[in-house]
Amino acid sequence: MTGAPTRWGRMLEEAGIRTTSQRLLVLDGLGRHRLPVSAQQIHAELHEQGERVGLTTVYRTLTSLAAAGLVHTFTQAGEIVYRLCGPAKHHHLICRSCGLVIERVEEEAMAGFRAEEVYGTCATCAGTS
Amino acid sequence: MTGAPTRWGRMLEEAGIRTTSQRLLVLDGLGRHRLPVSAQQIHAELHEQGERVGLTTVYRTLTSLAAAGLVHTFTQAGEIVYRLCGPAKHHHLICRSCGLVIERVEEEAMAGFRAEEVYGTCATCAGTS
DNA sequence: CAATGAAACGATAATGGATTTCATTGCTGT
DNA sequence: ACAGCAATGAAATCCATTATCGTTTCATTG
Ligand SMILES: [Zn+2]
Ligand SMILES: [Zn+2]
Ligand SMILES: [Zn+2]
Ligand SMILES: [Zn+2]
Repeated sequence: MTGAPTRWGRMLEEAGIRTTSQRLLVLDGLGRHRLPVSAQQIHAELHEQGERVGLTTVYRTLTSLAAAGLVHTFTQAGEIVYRLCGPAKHHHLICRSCGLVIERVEEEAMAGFRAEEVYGTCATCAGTS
Repeated sequence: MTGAPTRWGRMLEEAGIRTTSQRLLVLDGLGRHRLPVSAQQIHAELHEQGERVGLTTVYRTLTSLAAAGLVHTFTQAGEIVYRLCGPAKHHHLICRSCGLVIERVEEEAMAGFRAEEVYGTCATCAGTS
């Protein structure tokens, strides 16, 4: 794991997570998606791609990435999905219909309530009624 | 199941759901909570109370109540929770910390996004930081 | 009041996502 | 090279939810 200070490697390093080939693969898998994805999906894609990473390791990696704040997690149809988000502090608008996630930087307070995740319908999907 | 046109009985009738003793018990269990509760919790409480309602029936009842729009469902810690809500069209502010649910009637649109459920931190819990 | 059939019930089994266990493997520093 | 510790992954387990399927309830009909 020495040499090439790749984007993912730097990310892990800064988060205090030791770099391993499996973790790089998981990050790589995550990075290919704009929409949040499940651990199982990441695992399946890596497998298709010929990479052998245990499902357990995928779960563990995603959990520690989430704990470090590098990825954010949501719940969709009863399962946990993960998304590689930007570094700026933000909250989320998540479309229940198409899965789109919008990162929102502006503080959003309604009735003293601090919003963290807003589930609803995006403008596009609302038009498609 | 004849006679007494109770609050729950009327509710079921209006929703086109046949009234049964089990369904009344489930509604009664729900009605005792302001915070959303899980099917298992309802079932456990009914059991403690000496009532014998099958867990399957509790699940089925809650599902049909939700389909009829009488109860709204949320996800907390990986499980589905149910809440008897008011009749007015509304969306929800749900505190991740204390579970409080605020019914919001005002239309809330941010960037063309129609909010349905807003998860975050309520004013009280935000103060307790 | 007995017969009938549809709907509801509920014990049990099955499902499926997520976590735990534990033996093995691979770094890391001496 | 070696000890110590972290990481891995197959298998076992957990746990909420759903599916199965035989039984029960209940409104209707004759
Ligand atoms: Zn995010
Ligand atoms: Zn959408
Ligand atoms: Zn509601
Ligand atoms: Zn709160």
